[in-house]
Amino acid sequence: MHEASRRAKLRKIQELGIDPWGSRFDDHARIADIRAREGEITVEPLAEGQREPHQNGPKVRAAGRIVLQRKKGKLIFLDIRDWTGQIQLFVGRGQVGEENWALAECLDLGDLVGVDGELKRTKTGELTIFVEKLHFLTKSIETPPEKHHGLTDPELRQRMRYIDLAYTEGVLPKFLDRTKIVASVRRTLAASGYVEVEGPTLHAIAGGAAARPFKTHHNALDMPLFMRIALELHLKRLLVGGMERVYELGRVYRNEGISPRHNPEFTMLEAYQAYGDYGTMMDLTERIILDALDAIGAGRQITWGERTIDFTSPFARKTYDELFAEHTGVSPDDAAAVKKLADGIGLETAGKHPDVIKSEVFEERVEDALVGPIFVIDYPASICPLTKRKQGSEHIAERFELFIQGMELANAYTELNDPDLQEELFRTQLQGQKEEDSMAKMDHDFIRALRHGMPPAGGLGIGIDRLVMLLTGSQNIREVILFPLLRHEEPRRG
RNA sequence: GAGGCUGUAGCUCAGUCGGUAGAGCAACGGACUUUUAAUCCGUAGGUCCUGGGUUCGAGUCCCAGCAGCCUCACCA
Repeated sequence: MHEASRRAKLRKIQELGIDPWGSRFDDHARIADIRAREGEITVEPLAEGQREPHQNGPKVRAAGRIVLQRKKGKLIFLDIRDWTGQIQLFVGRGQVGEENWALAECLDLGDLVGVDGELKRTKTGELTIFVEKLHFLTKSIETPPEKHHGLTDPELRQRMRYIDLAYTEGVLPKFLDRTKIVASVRRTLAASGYVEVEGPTLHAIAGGAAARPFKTHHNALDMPLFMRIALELHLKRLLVGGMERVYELGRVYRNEGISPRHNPEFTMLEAYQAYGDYGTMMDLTERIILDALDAIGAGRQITWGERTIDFTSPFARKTYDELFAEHTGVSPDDAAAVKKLADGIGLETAGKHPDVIKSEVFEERVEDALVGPIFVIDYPASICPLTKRKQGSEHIAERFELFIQGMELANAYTELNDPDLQEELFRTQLQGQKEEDSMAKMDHDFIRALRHGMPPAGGLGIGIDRLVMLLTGSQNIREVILFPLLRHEEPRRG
């Protein structure tokens, strides 16, 4: 086993009087910051008889994981990596002395080390720390993946994300981009006067979206509970309570299929602004996205597979009906023609409301074709039970969805705040639908809250995982979720 | 939930017609004081996903299962 030789080196390190599991190591610089000091290297003029000009560089201290190792007799080149970058180390037997050299001979790929040394360039110009003192920080008793290809098996990459992060090119920077995007979203909202709150994740009624919830149970109260599927209804209660600009950025859970765009738990942003409407939220959405692009140092063009997403502001805006007509060639107002179209596609139409049929045709024929970014605005009211109707047109709801690469990224309404209409919509939506299929689950406490007066408001939801996918050019949601759901790993037998 | 593809050394992958297991990297031993996926010589390393079946003989063919990926369904 490979482990045996690593354990043998571990013992050798112990025999040198060094703790193979290391300890506190203060005052080291980030490798990116060390690399930035290249300009401080000075080169003395070449003296008579000298082959190489003498360099003076800054003294630096670094720490990281050994990712490459080139042993060359009494000389070892190591590449160490931290979460900001990678740099080469030069360890020469004559330069570091016998004690350090004895330790250097115990190094394996994957070990964590710290070094003190001088930052200079090698003959070939590679920026390098010429080690003067080696500090052993932690032994790795497992072999890292192949150094050139890294881990490529998607199953291993997800199950052992720690290896993927540590060794696969670009993985750690992408997840750090994710945190930068999330931080940026919070900054944008804070700058717009929003406060962040934490609502309950265990709900007695899983409302606010159309999705199957995970069921659980509270023992002491002997009460069935659901993991939340949306943040909406509690945030609106806070609008009633006077939190005029409020958001939550957190995990929601949907007991549904897994796909390149779906994970059972995912991160959702919902934001509500009193005295705003869906137009307010459209502006906010665009600001959140553009700020996030800036936060990761991306431009306005993002490569997406074979295509490029152009985030140049302002994003296109078209109405639902316009797009419907454009992509299907059928008038959205001609219910008979729409039904015929739906039948032609093979959709089940019997007994369905014309707007539901229209919506299914839209999903089938329009959404996938929306390269975007494009705001689709003004949805059929009957598929929007939580949305205010447009002034003077009772069949249109003030709702938009933002589509990019056929993916729904954001969904926003002018919020319905009429308690009587809300209650009626809850009731009528429930008729003929399985409750779990409906966005409108009767929630009496929510109705009671509305009766106390919820200000007219705009509300917005953004799927954060999808936002990260789009901004980082990742075509699979598992590329931006650290630990996506997997089946149980079968324990190795023997 | 349905269909298709995949599963071989720590990692990345070959493996022909069914004839008894291969490479590169990593590891181990040796050479090498400016290398860059270092190089060179040598050594070792296998529950071929699991369980059945066919066969004189199975990594290879058949059946079942497990896991991953893709497509579809559900959904964001």
